[in-house]
Amino acid sequence: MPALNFNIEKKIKGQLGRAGIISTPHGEIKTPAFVVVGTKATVKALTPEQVKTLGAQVVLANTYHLYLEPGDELLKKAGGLHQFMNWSGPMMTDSGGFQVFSLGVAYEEEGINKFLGLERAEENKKRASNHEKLAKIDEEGVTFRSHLDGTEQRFTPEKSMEIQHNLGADIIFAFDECTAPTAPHDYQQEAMERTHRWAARSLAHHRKLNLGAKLPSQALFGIVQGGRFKNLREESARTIASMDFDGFGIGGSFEKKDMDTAVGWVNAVLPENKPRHLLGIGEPEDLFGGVENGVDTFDCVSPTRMARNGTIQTKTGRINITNAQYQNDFSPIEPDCGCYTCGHYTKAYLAHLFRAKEMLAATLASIHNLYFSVQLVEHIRQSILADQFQEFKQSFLSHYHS
RNA sequence: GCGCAGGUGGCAGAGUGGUCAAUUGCAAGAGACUGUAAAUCUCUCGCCCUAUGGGCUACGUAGGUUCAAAUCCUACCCUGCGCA
Repeated sequence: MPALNFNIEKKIKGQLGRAGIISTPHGEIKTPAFVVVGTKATVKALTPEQVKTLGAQVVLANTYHLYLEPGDELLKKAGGLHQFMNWSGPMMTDSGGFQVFSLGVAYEEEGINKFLGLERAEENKKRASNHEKLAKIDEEGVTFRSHLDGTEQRFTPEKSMEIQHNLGADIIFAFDECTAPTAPHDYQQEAMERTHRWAARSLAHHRKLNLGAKLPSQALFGIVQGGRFKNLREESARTIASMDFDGFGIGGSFEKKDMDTAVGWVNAVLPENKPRHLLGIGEPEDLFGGVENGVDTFDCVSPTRMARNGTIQTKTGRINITNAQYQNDFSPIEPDCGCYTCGHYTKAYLAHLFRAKEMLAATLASIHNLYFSVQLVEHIRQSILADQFQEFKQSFLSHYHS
């Protein structure tokens, strides 16, 4: 019995994009879909009921964070992630590979982030100076220090699989290495090849663990790397595709403007009949680019993080709700928005909550921003089903950037 | 009325002869955030200008000492506490 089924309902004519349905032991995911991030077994500031009500189908949690706190053994005892956090729908867990990057190279060199960008580089440089590199990579795995208490820890592909099996998400990811966007071709290749070997080990260990496991079994996605190089991306896609994964993750770092193309290179190679997840993306423009280039699911912290920091999405672009002009604005963020926040509260109220540093600010803003992203991808799905993807894309983006 | 302490930028509060347009915190203004070390971080914050520099006005008020004062002296005004 397969751990997961994927049926394609409709394709975008002449492009890689498609609409479909992923079936998991905890329910269906209608794709394309925006996956809500709940790193530490909670979508920050929201209850699972709120997450569900705003339309989210899937939640993604993180292996690294949950391993450190409260520990995967405890989660196993609790009956798994679903039961522990009271989320009955489909779940994913990331493998912890990204933390190798964000705790390691991303802080070891100047201004490294998931994306290239001078401004960000400058900012990160300042932050980096206050931190020490916390992770070291070798062929077998990664040695790192806990950001919580400084204790030395070690992850290997096998360890990541064991933790993810204890967590019990429906879709889990192979242990990978995410490289810095500034890394040279040679290093990208080295890291990619290591990721491939780790992928094989992840898969082998996953099968071994599944043998002894009770149903329902978990689906494992292999992760494609290769940085921003076409030859590496294609090679990585071929290699990962040749292994018997249930689906794929596309990882790594990109130049913002080149992300769509890089994703296209990969998805042109990956088999059509398995789902593809674009890790850590994205913002509205990126969602269109990803779908168009064959991505089925996305996860991104941006809606919730921005919400907590007072930046709110609207159809005509982002606004900062703490700006002086909103203090006396007694209209909702968007009058035609269907979210709970817009249905009951004004911008003036949100502005007040943020200024007063009230917790409800984070909740109401997160509800709106997540609703915005989840519904945007849902609209993209509907537009594919209705053969109107390009029309919707152009219409949405022209308003968004106006 | 006498004694003591004190009056500093929107607020709190440093500074006690030059390196002070004045530390710091808060408030305020703006920006960033893409597999969450993020309810975080960055920048601005007296006025004006031909603006990595220059000018002006400022530390209760008015005088004074000094090359130089938020810092020292005198008077006055105000605030708090104590004593009458």
